[in-house]
Amino acid sequence: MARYNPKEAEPRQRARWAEAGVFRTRTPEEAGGKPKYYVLEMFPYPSGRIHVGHARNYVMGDVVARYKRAQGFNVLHPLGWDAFGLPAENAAIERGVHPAKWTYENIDTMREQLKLLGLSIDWEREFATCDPEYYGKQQAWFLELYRRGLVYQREAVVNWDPVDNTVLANEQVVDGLGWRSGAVVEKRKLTQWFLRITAYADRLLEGLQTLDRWPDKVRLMQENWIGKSQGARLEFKFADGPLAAHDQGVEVYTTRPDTLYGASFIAISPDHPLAEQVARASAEAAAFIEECRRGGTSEAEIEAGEKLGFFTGLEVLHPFDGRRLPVWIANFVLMEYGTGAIFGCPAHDQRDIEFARKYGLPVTPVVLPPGEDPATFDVADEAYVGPGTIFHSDFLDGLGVEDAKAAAIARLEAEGRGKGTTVYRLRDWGVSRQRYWGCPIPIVHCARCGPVGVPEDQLPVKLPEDVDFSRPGNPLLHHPTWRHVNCPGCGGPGERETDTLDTFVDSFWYFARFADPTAEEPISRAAADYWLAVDQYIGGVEHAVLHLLYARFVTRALKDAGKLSVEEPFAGLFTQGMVVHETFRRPDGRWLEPGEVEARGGQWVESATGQAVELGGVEKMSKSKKNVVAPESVIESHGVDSARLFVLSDSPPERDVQWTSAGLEGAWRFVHRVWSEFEGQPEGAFEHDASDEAALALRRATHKTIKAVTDGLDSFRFNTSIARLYEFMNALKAAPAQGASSAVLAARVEALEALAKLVAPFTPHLAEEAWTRLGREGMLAELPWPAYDRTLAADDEKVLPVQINGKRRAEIRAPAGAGAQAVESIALADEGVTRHLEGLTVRKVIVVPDRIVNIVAG
RNA sequence: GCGGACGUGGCGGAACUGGUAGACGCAGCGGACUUAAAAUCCGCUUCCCGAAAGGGAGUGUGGGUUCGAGUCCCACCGUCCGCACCA
Repeated sequence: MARYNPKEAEPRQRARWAEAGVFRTRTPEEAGGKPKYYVLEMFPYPSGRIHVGHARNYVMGDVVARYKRAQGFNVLHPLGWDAFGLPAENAAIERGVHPAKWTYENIDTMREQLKLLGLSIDWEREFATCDPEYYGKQQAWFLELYRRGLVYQREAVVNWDPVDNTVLANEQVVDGLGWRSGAVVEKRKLTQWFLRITAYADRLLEGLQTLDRWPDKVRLMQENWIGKSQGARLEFKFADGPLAAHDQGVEVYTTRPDTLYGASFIAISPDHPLAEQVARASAEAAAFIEECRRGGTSEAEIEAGEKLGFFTGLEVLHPFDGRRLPVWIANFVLMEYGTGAIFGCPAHDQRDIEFARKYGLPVTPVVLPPGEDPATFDVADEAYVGPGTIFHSDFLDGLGVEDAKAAAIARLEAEGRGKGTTVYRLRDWGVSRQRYWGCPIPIVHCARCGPVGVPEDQLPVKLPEDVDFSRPGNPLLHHPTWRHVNCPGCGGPGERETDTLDTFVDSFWYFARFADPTAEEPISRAAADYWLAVDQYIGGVEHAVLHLLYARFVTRALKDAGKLSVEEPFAGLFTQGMVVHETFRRPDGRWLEPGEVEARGGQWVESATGQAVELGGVEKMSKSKKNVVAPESVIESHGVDSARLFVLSDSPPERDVQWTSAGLEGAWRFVHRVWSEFEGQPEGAFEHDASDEAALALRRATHKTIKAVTDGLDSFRFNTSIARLYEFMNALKAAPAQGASSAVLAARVEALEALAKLVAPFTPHLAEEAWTRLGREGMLAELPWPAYDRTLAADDEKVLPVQINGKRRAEIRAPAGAGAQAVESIALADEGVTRHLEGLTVRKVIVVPDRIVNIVAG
């Protein structure tokens, strides 16, 4: 018997699909009345080559796309390239290759690799974000948001990466280190461009409620990220001095206005304007602020969490009782949140009590926990943050915490000293980057007109190609001519903005561009109205906040600008797990590739030397640990269908899967078993016969499998769908074949047709080969999904376990749907049951129809 | 510290809304085929006692609810993820 030969079959099937153009997206007109379905995987960064870890993401999308197409949807399944970014520039610096050349060559390589996976992608819609055609459209909508006040410029303290020579967003700083370079991040003040996402904080929060096909985890992460909190702003006036004479004060934000009478100090951020003012007069204060800025973000320091303060010598007055409170500069107060100033209530805030104990400030409890005696209750080193009754607080005495908050706010508002407000943790995103390989910000700076947007007819603002990477810093700034242009406003001398957009911006809208990647406007309204929202978006959970939140923001902003109709870009989201793999390390610390080691006598050794190697742990595939597996090598040995099947079968899709050659072998065995099952099919017409038991059993297995696989695909449980297919194969092999009755042969043909169609989303090449082998015309890629017969998918007889006092003692057979009475009599008559009931009295019989019988006896 | 998820055989993992725990795969063991090996095919495989029939235990630990708990409730232990001095 011939072996299945994927090396020969797989390219043949891909050629058939390409020739027939089955994966070209159909226009709404061509699609007739078919409903649309948009499947999208987060697009790749063209870093060089793909490995099987990348492949899992695209294979999952492909399974969905093929399944939905078979179900009669008009499917859009495109792919593009997130092509701007630092690695291209680093390659330019290190190897002297132009970023564009490096990027497009990588794209060519990776496109060919991806095509080997047999993905049902419409390659006609492919684009790269570094195509001027794409980023020019991005500049157009960027200017639209600028006109609408959602893009603005301001001076800001930024995170400066001294190795990559660029600004990083807070989100790109991990434990005080640059997320790419790993360098210690410094603070610098620069004029930056920002996206005003904070204007949409509330709408983004509310919108989460509508995303019922998103993982709860991701919605929760976004909710926390937006960080809405209710509280009050209020002002503490200076007690004396020149500031008091000008009726000045310190504005603070609090979520606990109920504890105002417990206030014992005011703390301001080292970055607060008042702190800077104090520092101008006091070298000591200046030194303290300097110390705060230097320290800060490293994990160890925050863990230690030492509270540091500096008394400014200033005092303010309590708004209600007029007490004098000292103003301190404190290292734990953040300028970016609230007003950059707080009032300290040590008894009811843990940070405040640590601060108060350290500097000897008073501690006055004002919230009495339930059951405590007001005369004796006190706080030691642990603040009380629970519920209780307000005391020591004049007009608030006796109120609960929530009522006291409302009463305090009401009085502040009545006296014009403050007001209730909502504060968000979410901050605007700084999008300026001092790099070459990114989308130029389409602004010209003019001494007379200020920043002016480049007129639409002059877009795109293209990157110059002749750039010099031999100097550190931004090549656009060093370019001899590029930035010198006339002001579009007054015609006078102007200068281009030399910052480029953070590459995250490129991915904020690409899904909308796919609706019509050649449209004149950035987003074709008609095409987007048809295709958006994305029905199923698939990608890694690492994008749970940044990319997914900003894409939601930009979608809303563009909707408000009349460019789109949808509010939410991604109706369904699935966050898939990675492919992890064992790592191997020599005693000298050098990592070894999987191909360089082998198991000998239960011990891993380096093949070349026979030297023992250590296992370095199962980790995400990465070049640095050399545990990547190239798709080509797998395709060469087992074919791509085996690889697709394995990465989907061995773990649930949302969890990581460990790549093992044994697992791949298992998948390959299945591929081969399926193929050989289609060998030598009997010719002729056969008829179903319900009285033929063997035939009926096979038909039941077929229809049950169709149902189970369909349900699994609908709920993203690919691993269980595949398990059911394995089971079905076992049943099929066990069923009679040679010399069987006409009814069995009819059931067999039905089973094989279903099998070919059911495996098609997972192992599409194999499925087409099988279909042809069965003597069928056409391609499965164009054929409908199989339907199941409800009656055949359900059993007509059930096997029910019988428990006696909760222990399983026997099994009985009963017709499906039999009533409790009938089942009870069958059970009580069963010999296996009566044997265990000897000497006992039946007290109670519980029958769950079609499920279980439990007899309580004693 | 705050928020969340999860603990099931040697391993990856199944188990619908509380109803036969361990589907399916991997590894392992036994057998067939073969001069032999690979490949393939068939069988066994949670643990303990037993030749078997059968019995007992069992889903991180301890309690609880229930005729019945992997699933629900309480407490604890452990692992992973997110945020992190957010007032």
